[in-house]
Amino acid sequence: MPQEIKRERKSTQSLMRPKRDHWNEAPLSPCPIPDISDDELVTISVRDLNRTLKLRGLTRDEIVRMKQRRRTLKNRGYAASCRIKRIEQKDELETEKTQEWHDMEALHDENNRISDEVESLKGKYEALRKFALSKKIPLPPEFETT
Amino acid sequence: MPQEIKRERKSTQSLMRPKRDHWNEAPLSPCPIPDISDDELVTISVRDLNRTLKLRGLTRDEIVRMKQRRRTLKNRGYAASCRIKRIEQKDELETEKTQEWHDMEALHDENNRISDEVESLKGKYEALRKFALSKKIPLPPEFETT
DNA sequence: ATGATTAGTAAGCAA
DNA sequence: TTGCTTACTAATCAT
Repeated sequence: MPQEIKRERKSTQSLMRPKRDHWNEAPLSPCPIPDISDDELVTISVRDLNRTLKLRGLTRDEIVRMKQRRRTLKNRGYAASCRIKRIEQKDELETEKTQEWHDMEALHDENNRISDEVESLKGKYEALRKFALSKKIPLPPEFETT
Repeated sequence: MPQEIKRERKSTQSLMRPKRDHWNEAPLSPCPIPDISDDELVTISVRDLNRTLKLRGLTRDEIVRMKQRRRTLKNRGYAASCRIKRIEQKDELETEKTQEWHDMEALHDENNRISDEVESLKGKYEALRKFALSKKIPLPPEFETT
Protein backbone atom coordinates (compact mmCIF):
# COMPACT_ATOMS: atom_id res chain seq x y z
CA MET A 1 0.00 0.00 0.00
CA PRO A 2 1.81 3.07 -1.21
CA GLN A 3 1.85 6.17 0.92
CA GLU A 4 0.17 9.29 -0.19
CA ILE A 5 2.80 10.98 -2.20
CA LYS A 6 4.20 13.75 -3.23
CA ARG A 7 4.07 17.37 -3.58
CA GLU A 8 1.83 18.61 -6.31
CA ARG A 9 3.59 21.67 -7.55
CA LYS A 10 0.79 22.60 -9.84
CA SER A 11 -2.45 21.31 -8.50
CA THR A 12 -4.70 22.76 -11.09
CA GLN A 13 -8.29 22.19 -10.31
CA SER A 14 -8.30 21.17 -6.72
CA LEU A 15 -10.54 23.50 -4.81
CA MET A 16 -9.06 22.32 -1.60
CA ARG A 17 -5.53 23.22 -0.87
CA PRO A 18 -3.17 20.28 -1.15
CA LYS A 19 -1.87 18.98 2.10
CA ARG A 20 1.75 19.92 2.51
CA ASP A 21 4.21 17.26 3.38
CA HIS A 22 7.33 18.75 4.82
CA TRP A 23 8.98 15.39 5.05
CA ASN A 24 9.76 15.41 1.40
CA GLU A 25 11.01 18.91 1.32
CA ALA A 26 14.47 20.34 1.51
CA PRO A 27 15.68 22.06 4.67
CA LEU A 28 15.84 25.79 4.83
CA SER A 29 18.72 27.45 3.18
CA PRO A 30 20.48 29.93 5.42
CA CYS A 31 20.94 33.52 4.51
CA PRO A 32 23.48 33.33 1.73
CA ILE A 33 25.06 36.70 2.17
CA PRO A 34 25.26 38.07 5.62
CA ASP A 35 26.20 41.66 5.25
CA ILE A 36 22.69 42.80 4.74
CA SER A 37 20.73 42.52 7.90
CA ASP A 38 17.27 41.11 7.86
CA ASP A 39 15.91 44.48 8.82
CA GLU A 40 17.53 46.07 5.80
CA LEU A 41 16.50 43.23 3.57
CA VAL A 42 12.82 43.67 4.27
CA THR A 43 12.98 47.44 4.33
CA ILE A 44 14.98 48.19 1.23
CA SER A 45 13.18 48.81 -2.05
CA VAL A 46 13.27 46.20 -4.78
CA ARG A 47 15.24 48.52 -6.98
CA ASP A 48 17.89 49.22 -4.37
CA LEU A 49 18.07 45.57 -3.48
CA ASN A 50 18.72 44.58 -7.06
CA ARG A 51 21.36 47.23 -7.38
CA THR A 52 23.07 46.13 -4.19
CA LEU A 53 23.03 42.49 -5.22
CA LYS A 54 24.53 43.28 -8.59
CA LEU A 55 27.20 45.42 -7.02
CA ARG A 56 28.26 42.59 -4.78
CA GLY A 57 28.53 40.25 -7.71
CA LEU A 58 26.27 37.54 -6.42
CA THR A 59 25.55 34.53 -8.52
CA ARG A 60 22.12 33.98 -9.93
CA ASP A 61 21.44 31.31 -7.36
CA GLU A 62 22.50 33.52 -4.49
CA ILE A 63 20.29 36.27 -5.80
CA VAL A 64 17.35 33.91 -5.95
CA ARG A 65 17.99 32.88 -2.38
CA MET A 66 18.20 36.46 -1.21
CA LYS A 67 14.92 37.20 -2.92
CA GLN A 68 13.40 34.17 -1.29
CA ARG A 69 14.72 35.22 2.09
CA ARG A 70 13.24 38.66 1.59
CA ARG A 71 9.90 37.10 0.79
CA THR A 72 10.13 34.89 3.84
CA LEU A 73 10.92 37.80 6.13
CA LYS A 74 8.00 39.73 4.70
CA ASN A 75 5.74 36.74 5.21
CA ARG A 76 6.84 36.59 8.82
CA GLY A 77 5.59 40.11 9.28
CA TYR A 78 2.37 39.46 7.45
CA ALA A 79 1.65 36.46 9.60
CA ALA A 80 2.27 38.48 12.72
CA SER A 81 -0.06 41.28 11.73
CA CYS A 82 -2.65 38.76 10.67
CA ARG A 83 -2.59 37.31 14.18
CA ILE A 84 -2.75 40.70 15.80
CA LYS A 85 -5.69 41.64 13.62
CA ARG A 86 -7.45 38.45 14.62
CA ILE A 87 -7.19 39.06 18.34
CA GLU A 88 -8.15 42.69 17.89
CA GLN A 89 -11.31 41.69 16.11
CA LYS A 90 -12.07 39.24 18.88
CA ASP A 91 -11.54 41.92 21.51
CA GLU A 92 -13.78 44.23 19.53
CA LEU A 93 -16.56 41.66 19.48
CA GLU A 94 -16.26 41.11 23.20
CA THR A 95 -16.28 44.82 23.90
CA GLU A 96 -19.39 45.29 21.83
CA LYS A 97 -21.00 42.44 23.65
CA THR A 98 -20.41 43.87 27.10
CA GLN A 99 -21.55 47.26 25.85
CA GLU A 100 -24.79 45.75 24.65
CA TRP A 101 -25.11 44.02 27.96
CA HIS A 102 -24.89 47.37 29.74
CA ASP A 103 -27.41 48.90 27.36
CA MET A 104 -29.75 46.04 28.05
CA GLU A 105 -29.45 46.59 31.75
CA ALA A 106 -30.26 50.27 31.31
CA LEU A 107 -33.28 49.41 29.23
CA HIS A 108 -34.47 46.98 31.85
CA ASP A 109 -34.17 49.65 34.52
CA GLU A 110 -36.01 52.16 32.40
CA ASN A 111 -38.64 49.56 31.79
CA ASN A 112 -39.15 48.96 35.47
CA ARG A 113 -39.27 52.67 36.13
CA ILE A 114 -42.03 53.20 33.60
CA SER A 115 -43.92 50.17 34.79
CA ASP A 116 -43.91 51.61 38.28
CA GLU A 117 -45.18 54.85 36.89
CA VAL A 118 -48.02 53.01 35.22
CA GLU A 119 -48.96 51.37 38.47
CA SER A 120 -48.79 54.66 40.28
CA LEU A 121 -50.98 56.36 37.73
CA LYS A 122 -53.49 53.56 37.82
CA GLY A 123 -53.69 53.93 41.57
CA LYS A 124 -54.09 57.64 41.37
CA TYR A 125 -56.75 57.37 38.74
CA GLU A 126 -58.64 54.80 40.70
CA ALA A 127 -58.42 56.84 43.86
CA LEU A 128 -59.79 59.85 42.10
CA ARG A 129 -62.59 57.83 40.60
CA LYS A 130 -63.55 56.41 43.98
CA PHE A 131 -63.45 59.87 45.44
CA ALA A 132 -65.83 61.10 42.79
CA LEU A 133 -68.12 58.18 43.30
CA SER A 134 -68.12 58.78 47.02
CA LYS A 135 -69.43 62.25 46.25
CA LYS A 136 -72.34 60.69 44.41
CA ILE A 137 -71.28 62.17 41.16
CA PRO A 138 -72.54 60.19 38.20
CA LEU A 139 -69.55 59.53 35.98
CA PRO A 140 -69.70 59.56 32.21
CA PRO A 141 -69.29 56.12 30.65
CA GLU A 142 -65.62 56.60 29.79
CA PHE A 143 -64.85 56.78 33.49
CA GLU A 144 -66.97 53.86 34.53
CA THR A 145 -64.37 51.18 34.14
CA THR A 146 -61.25 50.78 36.14
CA MET B 1 21.85 46.52 15.65
CA PRO B 2 20.72 43.10 16.87
CA GLN B 3 18.52 40.98 14.72
CA GLU B 4 15.06 40.13 15.85
CA ILE B 5 14.94 37.28 18.27
CA LYS B 6 14.12 33.98 16.74
CA ARG B 7 12.93 31.12 18.78
CA GLU B 8 15.52 28.42 19.04
CA ARG B 9 14.76 25.12 17.48
CA LYS B 10 16.80 22.79 19.55
CA SER B 11 16.44 19.48 17.83
CA THR B 12 17.05 20.65 14.31
CA GLN B 13 20.06 18.48 14.10
CA SER B 14 18.25 15.22 14.44
CA LEU B 15 15.70 16.26 11.86
CA MET B 16 18.21 17.25 9.23
CA ARG B 17 17.65 15.46 6.03
CA PRO B 18 19.81 15.33 2.91
CA LYS B 19 19.60 18.40 0.82
CA ARG B 20 17.49 18.35 -2.21
CA ASP B 21 16.99 21.01 -4.80
CA HIS B 22 14.07 23.06 -3.81
CA TRP B 23 11.32 21.95 -6.09
CA ASN B 24 10.85 19.53 -8.92
CA GLU B 25 12.97 16.68 -7.89
CA ALA B 26 11.98 13.22 -6.85
CA PRO B 27 12.38 12.67 -3.14
CA LEU B 28 15.34 10.53 -2.34
CA SER B 29 13.70 8.30 0.17
CA PRO B 30 10.49 9.01 1.92
CA CYS B 31 11.33 9.58 5.48
CA PRO B 32 8.55 7.57 7.02
CA ILE B 33 8.73 3.87 6.43
CA PRO B 34 5.85 3.02 4.19
CA ASP B 35 3.75 0.02 5.05
CA ILE B 36 2.02 1.86 7.80
CA SER B 37 -0.34 4.52 6.59
CA ASP B 38 -0.47 7.89 8.26
CA ASP B 39 -3.96 7.11 9.45
CA GLU B 40 -2.74 3.99 11.18
CA LEU B 41 0.29 5.73 12.53
CA VAL B 42 -1.73 8.32 14.39
CA THR B 43 -4.45 5.92 15.43
CA ILE B 44 -2.45 2.99 16.72
CA SER B 45 -1.56 2.80 20.40
CA VAL B 46 2.00 3.41 21.51
CA ARG B 47 2.33 -0.13 22.65
CA ASP B 48 1.15 -1.60 19.36
CA LEU B 49 3.33 0.80 17.46
CA ASN B 50 6.41 -0.24 19.35
CA ARG B 51 5.58 -3.89 18.80
CA THR B 52 5.07 -3.37 15.09
CA LEU B 53 8.27 -1.44 14.71
CA LYS B 54 10.27 -4.12 16.47
CA LEU B 55 8.69 -6.83 14.38
CA ARG B 56 9.73 -5.11 11.19
CA GLY B 57 13.27 -4.84 12.39
CA LEU B 58 13.67 -1.14 11.92
CA THR B 59 16.88 0.55 12.87
CA ARG B 60 17.02 2.85 15.86
CA ASP B 61 17.13 5.85 13.60
CA GLU B 62 14.14 4.70 11.61
CA ILE B 63 12.21 4.14 14.78
CA VAL B 64 13.04 7.61 15.98
CA ARG B 65 11.84 9.04 12.71
CA MET B 66 8.63 7.08 12.84
CA LYS B 67 8.00 8.37 16.32
CA GLN B 68 8.68 11.88 15.17
CA ARG B 69 6.38 11.47 12.22
CA ARG B 70 3.67 10.21 14.54
CA ARG B 71 4.11 13.27 16.70
CA THR B 72 4.01 15.49 13.66
CA LEU B 73 0.82 13.93 12.39
CA LYS B 74 -0.74 14.35 15.81
CA ASN B 75 0.35 17.95 15.88
CA ARG B 76 -1.28 18.45 12.53
CA GLY B 77 -4.54 17.32 14.01
CA TYR B 78 -4.15 19.47 17.09
CA ALA B 79 -3.49 22.52 14.98
CA ALA B 80 -6.56 21.80 12.90
CA SER B 81 -8.87 21.49 15.87
CA CYS B 82 -7.33 24.59 17.36
CA ARG B 83 -8.29 26.51 14.23
CA ILE B 84 -11.77 25.05 14.20
CA LYS B 85 -12.25 25.93 17.83
CA ARG B 86 -11.16 29.48 17.12
CA ILE B 87 -13.71 30.06 14.38
CA GLU B 88 -16.40 28.35 16.40
CA GLN B 89 -15.78 30.73 19.28
CA LYS B 90 -15.95 33.63 16.88
CA ASP B 91 -19.24 32.38 15.46
CA GLU B 92 -20.53 31.96 18.97
CA LEU B 93 -19.68 35.54 19.85
CA GLU B 94 -21.39 36.82 16.74
CA THR B 95 -24.47 34.74 17.39
CA GLU B 96 -24.72 36.03 20.92
CA LYS B 97 -24.33 39.55 19.62
CA THR B 98 -27.22 39.30 17.18
CA GLN B 99 -29.31 37.61 19.86
CA GLU B 100 -28.69 40.50 22.19
CA TRP B 101 -29.54 42.84 19.39
CA HIS B 102 -32.92 41.16 19.01
CA ASP B 103 -33.51 41.28 22.75
CA MET B 104 -32.71 44.96 22.73
CA GLU B 105 -35.23 45.56 20.01
CA ALA B 106 -37.87 43.71 21.99
CA LEU B 107 -37.08 45.77 25.07
CA HIS B 108 -37.34 48.96 23.06
CA ASP B 109 -40.74 47.93 21.79
CA GLU B 110 -41.92 47.04 25.25
CA ASN B 111 -40.61 50.33 26.47
CA ASN B 112 -42.57 52.25 23.87
CA ARG B 113 -45.68 50.27 24.66
CA ILE B 114 -45.50 51.10 28.33
CA SER B 115 -44.70 54.72 27.62
CA ASP B 116 -47.82 54.94 25.52
CA GLU B 117 -49.77 53.43 28.39
CA VAL B 118 -48.39 56.07 30.70
CA GLU B 119 -49.48 58.81 28.35
CA SER B 120 -52.90 57.27 28.01
CA LEU B 121 -53.32 57.00 31.75
CA LYS B 122 -52.18 60.54 32.28
CA GLY B 123 -54.76 61.68 29.79
CA LYS B 124 -57.49 59.68 31.42
CA TYR B 125 -56.56 60.94 34.85
CA GLU B 126 -56.49 64.51 33.71
CA ALA B 127 -59.80 64.17 31.96
CA LEU B 128 -61.39 62.78 35.08
CA ARG B 129 -59.90 65.53 37.16
CA LYS B 130 -61.21 68.20 34.83
CA PHE B 131 -64.58 66.57 34.84
CA ALA B 132 -64.68 66.65 38.59
CA LEU B 133 -63.57 70.24 38.65
CA SER B 134 -66.28 71.12 36.16
CA LYS B 135 -68.76 69.77 38.65
CA LYS B 136 -67.46 72.22 41.23
CA ILE B 137 -66.22 69.47 43.44
CA PRO B 138 -63.39 70.56 45.68
CA LEU B 139 -60.59 68.05 45.28
CA PRO B 140 -58.39 66.92 48.13
CA PRO B 141 -54.83 68.16 47.87
CA GLU B 142 -53.47 64.93 46.45
CA PHE B 143 -55.57 65.48 43.36
CA GLU B 144 -54.78 69.11 42.91
CA THR B 145 -51.74 68.67 40.73
CA THR B 146 -51.65 67.25 37.29
C1' DA C 1 2.76 10.82 26.03
C1' DT C 2 -0.96 13.84 24.84
C1' DG C 3 -3.27 18.02 23.75
C1' DA C 4 -3.29 22.98 23.03
C1' DT C 5 -1.26 27.11 21.60
C1' DT C 6 2.27 30.11 19.44
C1' DA C 7 5.57 31.95 15.90
C1' DG C 8 7.48 30.96 11.67
C1' DT C 9 7.18 29.06 6.86
C1' DA C 10 5.40 28.37 2.23
C1' DA C 11 1.24 28.01 -0.80
C1' DG C 12 -2.33 30.25 -2.91
C1' DC C 13 -5.36 34.04 -3.64
C1' DA C 14 -6.21 38.88 -4.49
C1' DA C 15 -5.05 43.37 -5.97
C1' DT D 1 5.29 42.17 -6.42
C1' DT D 2 2.92 42.86 -2.09
C1' DG D 3 -0.20 41.74 1.51
C1' DC D 4 -3.29 38.50 3.62
C1' DT D 5 -4.91 34.03 4.99
C1' DT D 6 -4.46 29.22 5.59
C1' DA D 7 -2.37 24.57 6.65
C1' DC D 8 1.47 22.72 8.56
C1' DT D 9 5.67 22.23 11.54
C1' DA D 10 8.33 22.54 15.64
C1' DA D 11 8.71 24.52 20.12
C1' DT D 12 6.73 25.17 24.42
C1' DC D 13 3.64 24.65 28.09
C1' DA D 14 0.39 22.09 30.88
C1' DT D 15 -1.43 17.79 32.28
